[in-house]
Amino acid sequence: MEMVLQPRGSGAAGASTPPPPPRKMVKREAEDEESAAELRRGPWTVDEDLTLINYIAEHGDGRWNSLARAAGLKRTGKSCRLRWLNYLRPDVKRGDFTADEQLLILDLHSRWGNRWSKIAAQLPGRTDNEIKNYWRTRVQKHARQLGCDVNSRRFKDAMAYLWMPRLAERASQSHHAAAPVVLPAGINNTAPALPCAATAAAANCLAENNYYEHSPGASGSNCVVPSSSSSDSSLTSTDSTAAAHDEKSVQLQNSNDCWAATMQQGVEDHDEFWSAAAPALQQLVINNDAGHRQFQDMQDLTGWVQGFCDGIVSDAAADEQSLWSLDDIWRMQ
DNA sequence: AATGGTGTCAACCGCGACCTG
DNA sequence: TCAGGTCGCGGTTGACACCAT
Repeated sequence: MEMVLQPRGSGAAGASTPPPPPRKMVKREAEDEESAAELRRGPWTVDEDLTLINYIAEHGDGRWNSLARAAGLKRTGKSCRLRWLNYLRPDVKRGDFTADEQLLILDLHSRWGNRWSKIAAQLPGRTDNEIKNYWRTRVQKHARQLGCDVNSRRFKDAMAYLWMPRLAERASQSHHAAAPVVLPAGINNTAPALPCAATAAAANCLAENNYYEHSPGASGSNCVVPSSSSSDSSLTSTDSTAAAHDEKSVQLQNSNDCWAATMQQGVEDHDEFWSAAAPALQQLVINNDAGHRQFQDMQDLTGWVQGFCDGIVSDAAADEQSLWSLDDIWRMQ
């Protein structure tokens, strides 16, 4: 079994750079050195890595405590398991997350929260630790920059209306001519005609991340976008009967219809998708401006999406009043 | 060049669930 | 049934790299 140690920062996969020298021992590790019989802690050395790799190659993994003893490693089973799963496993993918992966993480996190291992299971080669770190360093950083909590409605709006479309666009560009990417089973419930997993994920998130579920007066009948709890076919279903009782709801429903129609058609191209979606978004803002405020905090949403609408609908220079332009969001990434 | 601030990420910790004798 | 061992998950820590001043 041939394996090549791939130290961090060594560039593209397959690069044959020598492993880095062992890092300095951490404080507690140095203390432990006095008694060699103690279990080792801290950074793994190349020798330890090789020992673990060779042992697993020969005997397989599992039973980590006994494995650690049998392999002669002065490490806990936990430590061995972590080292193997997060770093030494041959199928661990290295390098930055692709736009597709980022989009999937954002989408899955909106559904499952901090279920890192569950999310990691949908991203082959990525570990829960890696995804957790990505969330804590990148995503939470953006939330801080925006001056809001990562779990706040405000940040979720910014993510869905600004960040995810940009990621979808980038992802689409990266594999525009490639074969369609299929989302993992149970993840995507939209029409399979959507050509881009990233676009589908963004669309799913827009449709399903419960923006309005918690808003005053919000229900299945007057949600701009149906929530995930309504049904699996929420992207295309509307409750016209209930909406008919509420003129305000009808106006919002119209914008929803645009989303639904867009999704139903299974648009062929992401540009078409977003240009079709943008009027709905614009309509959402217009409705709000006209005083048909459906929810108390709609004004907040208007502010966040205004820049996006200005850019994508009219292609005009961003209004000075806009809180965010596309460039702002692009720079955030 | 030195220093301080910040970001990244490998590794550790605590806890609960599960397994086994 | 129960107690001890093991595993896996999510949260946290700390070393190091990088950048700005």
